[in-house]
Amino acid sequence: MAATTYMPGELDLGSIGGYHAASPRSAEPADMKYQHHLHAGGSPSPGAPVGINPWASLPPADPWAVHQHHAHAHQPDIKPPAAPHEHRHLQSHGWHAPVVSAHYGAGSPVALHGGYPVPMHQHHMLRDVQPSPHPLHHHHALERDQPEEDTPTSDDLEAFAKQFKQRRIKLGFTQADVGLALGTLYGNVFSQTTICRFEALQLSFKNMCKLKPLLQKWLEEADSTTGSPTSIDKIAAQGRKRKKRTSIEVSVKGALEQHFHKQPKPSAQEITSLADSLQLEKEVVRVWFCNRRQKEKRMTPPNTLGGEMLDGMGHGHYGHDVHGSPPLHAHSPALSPPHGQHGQHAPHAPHSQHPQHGLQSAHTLAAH
DNA sequence: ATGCATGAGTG
DNA sequence: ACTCATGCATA
Repeated sequence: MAATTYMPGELDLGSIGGYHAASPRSAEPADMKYQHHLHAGGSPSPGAPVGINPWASLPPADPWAVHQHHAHAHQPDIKPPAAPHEHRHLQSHGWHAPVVSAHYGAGSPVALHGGYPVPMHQHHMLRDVQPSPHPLHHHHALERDQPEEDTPTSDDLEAFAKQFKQRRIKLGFTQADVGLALGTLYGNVFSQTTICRFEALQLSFKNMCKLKPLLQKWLEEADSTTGSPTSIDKIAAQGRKRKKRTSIEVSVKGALEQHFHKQPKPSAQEITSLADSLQLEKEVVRVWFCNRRQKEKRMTPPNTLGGEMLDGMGHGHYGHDVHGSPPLHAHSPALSPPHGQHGQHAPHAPHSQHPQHGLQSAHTLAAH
């Protein structure tokens, strides 16, 4: 088999398809059945041996087990109508390579805080405020956050992300905690995944800009409330019959990548034939390419190189990548296009690499 | 920390 | 059908 689809026994959240978009403000003890939520009022959930989802219920039947045309009539996520989308025109900053620092292994939910939130009243640490020519006449030595009106620069984001992560950890919060808190505090819930990606700068520039203010507010809250109970509620929201994650075999992945280099945007026809030859569902192949492209766009310039190369090539430059050498971790700092100039259709063959893990011999969850 | 997936918005 | 923002389920 080219790919395996896991069916962990059977789980179905669809049963409880009623997600109530809990009021952002009215802290109501909604059903707390989301993942591991925090414990006692406000206190971060340190030491909480989270790691298991309490709800591994069983579903009546897996709609995806068989080919069924989805006639989704259910509400997807709880996208709070909060700001459907403001007009944010971000400029196309050349996302500099944020000198990826080594690696922190603290992103996991579990983690380090051996006890609990250490109320450390450390004030703002380093916050390099960019040269904001503010005609304002009131800031003390350290003004906080950056101009909320200006578009942050890549450096700003990088610095903030870094700082955010550090403080978050010091305060004893997990990424999941933060995501949840944002929901109860401002109405926008985010998953651990998103927080993680934010910290790792693995989101698009635009997305980073959107999230930064939120996280910044949370940080201030958590900072001032150090120790005090913050409204911690959780808005349980689930109920989506999700297709089980398909695991694509390494060999197949290799083939897909090969095609990706040749044609990042295969036609439906090509996808079909490709899917056929690889024995994968067409949809799976299509999605694979979509995700692949997205990855290319992330502002994740993980140059795991010990040194830095901040000069040879500008930050906004990319596309110099030499495809064909996987062993190298030369990620191109792709950034969002200059907004509205061109959307899709790369004028020039976008051949880039994406050596995230160059050679991973195998990691098929399926096998064995 | 990431891979595959969903869905809203846009062409 | 694609892009984009997000996230469940996994590794």
